[in-house]
Amino acid sequence: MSEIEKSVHQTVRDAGGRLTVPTRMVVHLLANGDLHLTADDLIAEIEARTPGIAPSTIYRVIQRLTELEVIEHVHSGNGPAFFHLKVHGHAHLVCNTCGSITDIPESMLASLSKVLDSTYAFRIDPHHSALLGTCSNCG
Amino acid sequence: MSEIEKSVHQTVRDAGGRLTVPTRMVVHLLANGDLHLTADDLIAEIEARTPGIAPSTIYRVIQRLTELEVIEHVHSGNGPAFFHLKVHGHAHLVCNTCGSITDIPESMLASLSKVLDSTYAFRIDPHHSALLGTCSNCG
DNA sequence: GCTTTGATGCAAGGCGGTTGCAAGAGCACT
DNA sequence: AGTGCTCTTGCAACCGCCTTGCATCAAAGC
Repeated sequence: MSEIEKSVHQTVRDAGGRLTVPTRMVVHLLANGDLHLTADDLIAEIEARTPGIAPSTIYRVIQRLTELEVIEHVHSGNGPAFFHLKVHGHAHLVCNTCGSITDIPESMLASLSKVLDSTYAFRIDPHHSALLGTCSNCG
Repeated sequence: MSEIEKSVHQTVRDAGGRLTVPTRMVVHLLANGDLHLTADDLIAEIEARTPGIAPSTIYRVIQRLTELEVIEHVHSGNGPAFFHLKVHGHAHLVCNTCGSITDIPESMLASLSKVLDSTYAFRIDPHHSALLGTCSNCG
């Protein structure tokens, strides 16, 4: 088990939460698998490994981990949100045509962020919504 | 009736579309009322003025006007999308806390847009998704 | 191992749309 | 004004993505 998983487990315990099977599986998948999984991806992966876990349970695990600020969700236009561990924090580009996700360093948004803060006193949360557009393959 | 409305009417006709009552109402509201209306806002406004028009009709009007590139929708995180006439094109800041919408000139995204294009060959569509964050009142 | 309390499974419900179909109504043409 | 073609509408059912109420279960502390 990775250090990241251990630290997440500790966070859950510290908050009075319990390390149940569904919680461990969600954390494991987000720490070791594809870093951009939708709720449906998680549900399918978990059903494949351990059948019988209810979708609503996985949604609730996601909710709890989000409240604990362990994971965060990213809105990507029409489709479902996707999730990743907060330690992997970065901004995202999502292609409207093929749906591909590109990670970009947060630093790329630094100057825009500064301008918006000084002009409108608005502080953007660059993780929370992807930037939509057209990727190189679909251009 | 404003020049903008007339020009939209012409666009609809030129495409073989018909200027029905629901279509005229949607265009009128977006040209003269609040410039950031959700589908529900439009449904409620139209129901108040002319009862009996089906919600699905309004969704279909919105679809058609979007295909004609007369209006565009903006995703704003968890909530519903909102719409505006394309002639009023600009980017948007949406507050996660209070939901307020702030218009910003597209030019503010020019340098980010250039960097993303040259680094990732990704062309962002700054209208299609709002930038989420926290506004001055909720900070 | 017992108890406490958080977590789960199930099924129903909700929001934000979308869609199939038969009936209705613009618009062009006469 | 009437005719007819085709686009548009209303209705109701449906869909994707979640959320919630409730009775049951099980993790963690004792």
